[in-house]
Amino acid sequence: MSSTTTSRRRPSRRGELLAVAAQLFAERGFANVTVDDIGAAAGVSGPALYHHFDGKEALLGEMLVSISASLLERGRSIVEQAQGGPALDRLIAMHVDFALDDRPLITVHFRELVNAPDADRRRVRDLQNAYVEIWVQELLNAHPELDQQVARTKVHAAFGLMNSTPYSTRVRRDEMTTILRSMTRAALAADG
Amino acid sequence: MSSTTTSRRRPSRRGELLAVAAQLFAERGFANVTVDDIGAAAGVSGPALYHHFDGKEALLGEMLVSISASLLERGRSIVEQAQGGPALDRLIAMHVDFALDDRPLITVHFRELVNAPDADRRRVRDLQNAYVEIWVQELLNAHPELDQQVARTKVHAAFGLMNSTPYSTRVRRDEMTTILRSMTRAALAADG
DNA sequence: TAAGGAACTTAGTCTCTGTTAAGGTACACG
DNA sequence: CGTGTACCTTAACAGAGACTAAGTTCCTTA
Repeated sequence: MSSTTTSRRRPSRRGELLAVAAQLFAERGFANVTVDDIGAAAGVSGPALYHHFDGKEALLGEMLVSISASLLERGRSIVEQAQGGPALDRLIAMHVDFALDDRPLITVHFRELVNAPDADRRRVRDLQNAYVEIWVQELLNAHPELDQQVARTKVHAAFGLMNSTPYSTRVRRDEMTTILRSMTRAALAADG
Repeated sequence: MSSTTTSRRRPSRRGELLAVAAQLFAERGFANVTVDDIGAAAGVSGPALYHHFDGKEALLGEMLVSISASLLERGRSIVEQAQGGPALDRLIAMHVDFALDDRPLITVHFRELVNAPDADRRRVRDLQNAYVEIWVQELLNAHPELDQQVARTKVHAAFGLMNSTPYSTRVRRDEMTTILRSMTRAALAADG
């Protein structure tokens, strides 16, 4: 019985639903997207969603948890690879790439969290906090004179900066990368 | 017999509704706040809202338009007062103050726009664009070597930075002011 | 003081939409 | 083959909540 619940034959329908839902939520907002919309965009019909998720909110919840978990994982991996050396620049590069690769996810992530089930929301907050702490540690390494709360505030501000990608669509991607990286570095290095 | 504050002119019921709605929307999200919730928070009962607004969405729309208009007005006033001189620092100071004074409004402003009526949403976009252009002009004055699209991107990123205030609540307000101002200045001055 | 009306109340109504019910079809597997 | 199971369909249900209707109070004003 090696047939795990995660079907190996069909890897796509579930992921397809998550993908199209992210797109739709980003465009119209969670409340303005019906389950029929999601189904139609994935080539199935409304209630088919319930064969893959507990419901519309659960789908959103899973989406948000998965983003947060992925971000945290990448952050940890970077710090690990740096082996105690400075990793802030790499964190910045990674987060900027993420923000440019997945603009719809960014949008949904900080707009629709209020609509996720309580349990998922708490989980997302925990993951986000862990991710923030990674950044705070690295920022404190680079600037030991900083107070911890101040460092946390600066990290949040840096996230706001990098996550502004959905609002700028008219600049080439590589140029966006350069701009956002240098702005973030400068902002974090500012003497506050 | 409770002689309310409505002794002579009615100063506030309408504004009261806008204020409590902003608070509730920021906390729970537009879709998770009922008309009865808004009424109750304002000391009246649900449908009373319809004596002041065309509906729940219209209330949200008016709220967002009013924020955007107020921001634009303040921006224009600053540039006017500067009389051609550099005004970027004043814009930064103003926007940071706004972001710290009205965190609920900030939250609602960039989270619930998708839920506003089409006409209001377009109006908000126009006002936002005008506000952005003020900043772009000032940024180009300070850094004439910048490409216009790049400048626009940097302005959006700066907004993201300053608008991160809802996520940081554990630092004294005056310290927040200092941090956000210096970060924004540094980010906008970064060579990108 | 009577009229008018603004502001509010309670008691519905009605639509939207998430969710469930009750099957169908294809394919793996004994 | 038959049988179970995963996946999907359409049809119906049910609840929530935005909005309307109709009546009340009270202030303003002539």
